[in-house]
Amino acid sequence: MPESFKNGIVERVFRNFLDLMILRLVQIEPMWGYKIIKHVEEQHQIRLRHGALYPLLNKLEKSGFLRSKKETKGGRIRKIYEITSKGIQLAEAYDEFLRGELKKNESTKILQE
Amino acid sequence: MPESFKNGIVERVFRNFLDLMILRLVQIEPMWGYKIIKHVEEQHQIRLRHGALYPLLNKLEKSGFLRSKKETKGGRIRKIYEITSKGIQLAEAYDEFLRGELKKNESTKILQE
DNA sequence: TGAGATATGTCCGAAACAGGACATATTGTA
DNA sequence: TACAATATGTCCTGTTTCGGACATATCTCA
Repeated sequence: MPESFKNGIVERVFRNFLDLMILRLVQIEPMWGYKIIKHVEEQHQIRLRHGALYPLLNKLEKSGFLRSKKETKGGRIRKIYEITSKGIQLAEAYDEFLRGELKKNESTKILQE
Repeated sequence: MPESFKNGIVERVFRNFLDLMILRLVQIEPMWGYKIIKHVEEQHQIRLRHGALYPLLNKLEKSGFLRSKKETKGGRIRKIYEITSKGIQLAEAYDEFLRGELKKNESTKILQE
């Protein structure tokens, strides 16, 4: 039961915060769309639809959260995305919120023990 | 700029994870719907519509994540919600995910420094 | 040569969702 | 006595979103 909860949560986070998940992923290691899909599939057992991902990547680049450079690997074109300083700011804001939320619950747990 | 990012994120979290936000709030201190609205307004400057909250509270109770007891305070009926053990399990799963996500980015920051 | 993998892109219809309106009842205060 | 606050509830409608389909191109391996 507790494990199934976790799967559902991971799915929800990727559905609703896909942009932030991508920013954090790309912050750790610059990547192209196809690799992001495979990476998320492996790491979280979650199917990302490319029909949702590619438009989002383009949107994030237009908004200045990501920048891309094209690389040709054996005839195939890859658009490798990097996080920008604006993107880092957004990711940081998210982290700050998460840290704050966790802190709240840590103190609750101490009270309940 | 960085502050406005944070407001947007808090809003998004409350929109998409309202159930989990409620579970955590009620875990810290049992509350009734109206108080939850006022509390979130004060703490986060976010308007929660009761038309979304009350059906959700009922749904969370039906699903066994919350339990309620009725209290009459000066003629007005309050349904005070408490978290159940199942609710705690769900909140824990969420926390676990958040901790994992934060850990990932902590190591990235060290690499970038 | 044909299938599967790599790689990126658009588009449409159905389903989910949010915000505001509708609804009711009590209490306190101007 | 009428309005604001407390308190809980449903419902409809317009918008947003999502999954799947459509589209294209290259490479590798059987």
